[in-house]
Amino acid sequence: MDKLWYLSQINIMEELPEADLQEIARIAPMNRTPKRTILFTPDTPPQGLYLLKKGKVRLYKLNPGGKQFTLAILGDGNIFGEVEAFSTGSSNIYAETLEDTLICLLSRADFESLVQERPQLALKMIRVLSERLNEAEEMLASLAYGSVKKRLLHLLSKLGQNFGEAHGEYIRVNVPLTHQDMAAMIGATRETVSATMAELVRQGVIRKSRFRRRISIHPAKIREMADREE
DNA sequence: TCATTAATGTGTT
DNA sequence: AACACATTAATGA
Repeated sequence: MDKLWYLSQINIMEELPEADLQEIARIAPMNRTPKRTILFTPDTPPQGLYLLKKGKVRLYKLNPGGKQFTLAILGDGNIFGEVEAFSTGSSNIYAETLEDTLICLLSRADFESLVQERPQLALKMIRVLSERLNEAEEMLASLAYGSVKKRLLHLLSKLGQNFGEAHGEYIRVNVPLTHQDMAAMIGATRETVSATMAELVRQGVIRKSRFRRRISIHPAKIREMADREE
């Protein structure tokens, strides 16, 4: 695919003039990264701004007990990297690809001069980071009250909103997460997630594709059930 | 395709 | 929720 097209798909870049996109394409080549690759850790911090052209990346932290806490799952057109220091106040963050991805790495210097050229980029960036902060807050709120079932329903509905693809009555969730991954995201055990998922399948709220751990959700049923749950 | 590893299902404590 | 164990799915040679 065309490099410029991908750049224009990046949220904060979408309205940049062609000339700027070409300049970025020149200095920050497109990189193919396999799934389950760790992009950076607190020990090897990000060296600039990552432009996620295609694919999915999970940002997470480790709690004192060594368990992972997922901050966000990012899809096509998002940005991450050094900017996380703004939104979270720290850079003790891990990033790993969830699937094969196309990524550009823009150095800090290049990014800073770009922002000086185009101050409106900074505004767009604030918008993107605010959205992400909102999502994280919602996740925290849901973690604080409901049962495992409610938390799982909330997670599934969120994933459907962000990464869903209409498929008849159902929405296919295009994120390759294992039950273990989901358990870590909602603070439950793997076994409970497995059992709850099986229950949701029986109740017709979700359906499993026989292909690579993809699931489909029934949005109306999910919302209805989430409201009914404690 | 087949062997190996990873993920999931389930009963028990 | 944690553990043990059986079953099934994915991976890659």
